[in-house]
Amino acid sequence: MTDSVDRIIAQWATVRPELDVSAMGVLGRLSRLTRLLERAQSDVFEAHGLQPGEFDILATLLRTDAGSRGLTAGALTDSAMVTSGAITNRLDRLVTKGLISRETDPENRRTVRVALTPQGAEVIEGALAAHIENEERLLESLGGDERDQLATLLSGLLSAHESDAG
Amino acid sequence: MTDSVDRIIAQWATVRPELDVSAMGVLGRLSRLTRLLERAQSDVFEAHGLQPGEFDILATLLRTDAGSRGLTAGALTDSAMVTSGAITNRLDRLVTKGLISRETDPENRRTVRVALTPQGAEVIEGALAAHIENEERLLESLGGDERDQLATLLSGLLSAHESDAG
DNA sequence: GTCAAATAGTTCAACGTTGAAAGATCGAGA
DNA sequence: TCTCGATCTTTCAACGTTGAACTATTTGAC
Repeated sequence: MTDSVDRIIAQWATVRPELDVSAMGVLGRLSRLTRLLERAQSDVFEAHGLQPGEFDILATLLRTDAGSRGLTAGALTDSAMVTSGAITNRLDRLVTKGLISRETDPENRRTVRVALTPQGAEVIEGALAAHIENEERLLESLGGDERDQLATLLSGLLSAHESDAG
Repeated sequence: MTDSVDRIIAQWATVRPELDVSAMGVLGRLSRLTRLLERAQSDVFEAHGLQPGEFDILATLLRTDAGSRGLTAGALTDSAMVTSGAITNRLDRLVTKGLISRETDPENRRTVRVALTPQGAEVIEGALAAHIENEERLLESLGGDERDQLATLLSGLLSAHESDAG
């Protein structure tokens, strides 16, 4: 089986045989695969009226807001890998949609506490179920062992890069 | 070694133990890893005065424009995984920078032929060398066997998804 | 108790991409 | 030759993110 990255590497071998482009075998595939897979995931979010970033916020709240005290915007920024400005933007949209509440914390009025509304909880439960189903479908070409191997290898690489900067 | 995706999966296990979120072990890591790695790659492009999309165009020209007849904008669109509008935009910037030429093809005046200028060739040669070095560095935590395994597993998944839609 | 530094969140212009519409050209069939 | 559909590229408004500046609040040192 051959993919687009095989072709790209073969082209480099023809034009610049002296270069060692083997790292592209990993990095090029990561990049292209992620683009394809994220698009496929967006379709599911969209079907539930959400953008990827909005899903991310709601899922984080569902996952981590055990006591329903709400999460701060800063906590959401940390877990989302985007800037604080992007989080403000996402929160604005989710408030407008009625899916989250946002209130300044009386104990520390610099911070804001964000929580799911009942409607938000309902939306994320449905979207999450569909998302998980879709994720299974996107990986259906892999055998169980392959999935585990892939997860393990990716974890090693991710750990190495996360320890660089948090 | 534990990474951010381990923590996310553990949170789901606590809050929604009935859900099988194991696919996130692959998909969550792909997404986060790609974001980290693409940022690290951007730094190198920026050091050479290029944006990632611009580097992509120049590298594609260097790799595939063997006879220097130029590539059409459509060919660049196909290989770049972005819309034609985005390609037009990138080409505009590269023309302004003097790194490519863009001329309508006299044999088919609907199409446009894009080629590296001497200056563009010089820039991409330098940027490419630095990029390849950087790619090696980004993968240095992997052993040779691991790299090969990872490339093979990613290739299988990528092939499956590319055959869906080109 | 004051005040400077640190922390938290928001604002805003700039940027690249998308998606759809429009413009230009070509090709094939009548 | 004409014409209609297909092909190729550009245009443009909308969108989400970035990065930096800014406001508000809290903390800690003196």
